[in-house]
Amino acid sequence: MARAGLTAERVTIAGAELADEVGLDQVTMSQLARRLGVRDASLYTHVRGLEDLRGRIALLAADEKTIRIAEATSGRAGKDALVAFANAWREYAHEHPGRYTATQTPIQIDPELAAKATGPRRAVELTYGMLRGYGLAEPDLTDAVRLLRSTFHGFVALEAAGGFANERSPQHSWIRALDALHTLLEHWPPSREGDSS
Amino acid sequence: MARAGLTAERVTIAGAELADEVGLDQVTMSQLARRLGVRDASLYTHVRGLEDLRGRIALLAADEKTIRIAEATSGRAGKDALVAFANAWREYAHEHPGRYTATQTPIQIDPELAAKATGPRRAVELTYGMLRGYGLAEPDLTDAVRLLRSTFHGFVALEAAGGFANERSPQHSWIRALDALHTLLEHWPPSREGDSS
DNA sequence: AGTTTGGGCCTAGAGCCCCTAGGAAAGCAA
DNA sequence: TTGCTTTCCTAGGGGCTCTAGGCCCAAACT
Repeated sequence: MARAGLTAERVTIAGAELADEVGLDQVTMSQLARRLGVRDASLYTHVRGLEDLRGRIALLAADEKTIRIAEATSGRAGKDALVAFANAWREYAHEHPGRYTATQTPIQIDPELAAKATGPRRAVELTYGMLRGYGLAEPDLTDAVRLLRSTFHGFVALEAAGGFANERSPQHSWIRALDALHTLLEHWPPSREGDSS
Repeated sequence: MARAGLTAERVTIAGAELADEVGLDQVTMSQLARRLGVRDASLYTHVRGLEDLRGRIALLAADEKTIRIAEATSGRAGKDALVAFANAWREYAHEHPGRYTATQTPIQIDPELAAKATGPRRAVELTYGMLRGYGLAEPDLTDAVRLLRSTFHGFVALEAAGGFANERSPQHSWIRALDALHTLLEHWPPSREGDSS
């Protein structure tokens, strides 16, 4: 019997492709094995199981998305960087819906594997770097990063879930949202220390 | 054989409870049947299948969340209303993680059932109403509504996925995010018509 | 009261999925 | 060539979804 030449990485990539085509929760060991021309039991030599596979897809997606964003924002600053960052994020989610969904799941993964994953960490660093130009200091910086990530993620998630029923094009709302976030970052409200409302 | 007295509504509620306890994707027909003291095949009298059950849970959650928000914002205006709205949203997500996840799935449901679901529609109306005080006009109003919903949803989604690794408490970031959104709504940037950047 | 009818719940079973155990053969090293 | 490692295989257990068909309870009708 000729060998299929599989490896954990190849299995993960095939899983990611399948996820983008049919949706992450339709990705099944059997179906993936079928696509790879192999019996399903054979996959377990490369991947610990379905849960592990999903974790690997999530890590792959995080890395890819981070690289996209890094390339898009490289050499830019201010609003340019903000728009490039946000568009790279959204475009990745549109192009790879299955991979993107994988990034939303609480990551419970092999620690040795997680150590190799530079994606998530670098993504956060990139966001901080992008905000450097707005002159925010901690803890406002962290708050701003979280606000941006929430908005970006929330927008594409709602968009994917069909949450924008109004006839106005999401693209318009997206551009306006970026305008709004930019002006917000420029006029970040001072924190009222001691106010516990 | 004594009857269990099931109905579509009771099955849905039990499914929602199960989802909150073990996670939406762990909700299975068999497990739900077990909890209800019934054979799994018996559930199909009340619910078309797993997909249908999830849709019903999503609708239930949307209704409940809408009611929560309506109660919280009733009689409030301006920033008071914004904060009450957002907190009600987030608290519902915290208290009912399984139900909340259900609302994120693209709704593909029995049209007759969807017609009975006033939740989603009213939620949007509530959001528009809350923004009335900020003096925005269409299409800015729709854009602002989408921005708010994106941020609220994105924040709780990232929070649930363990996306906030920094040691700063999410609660602090949340409060600051609401501050920021409030000032943003007060200084909503004018749209530059004809600008196609 | 007896009978009919509708519907809730059942058993049986097909088909798919995840995963483990153990065997065979391909590729690599000595 | 011989032996070792690793990939892939077959076999099989157990869980899940969903359909088909039957039984029996309860309300409605005569």
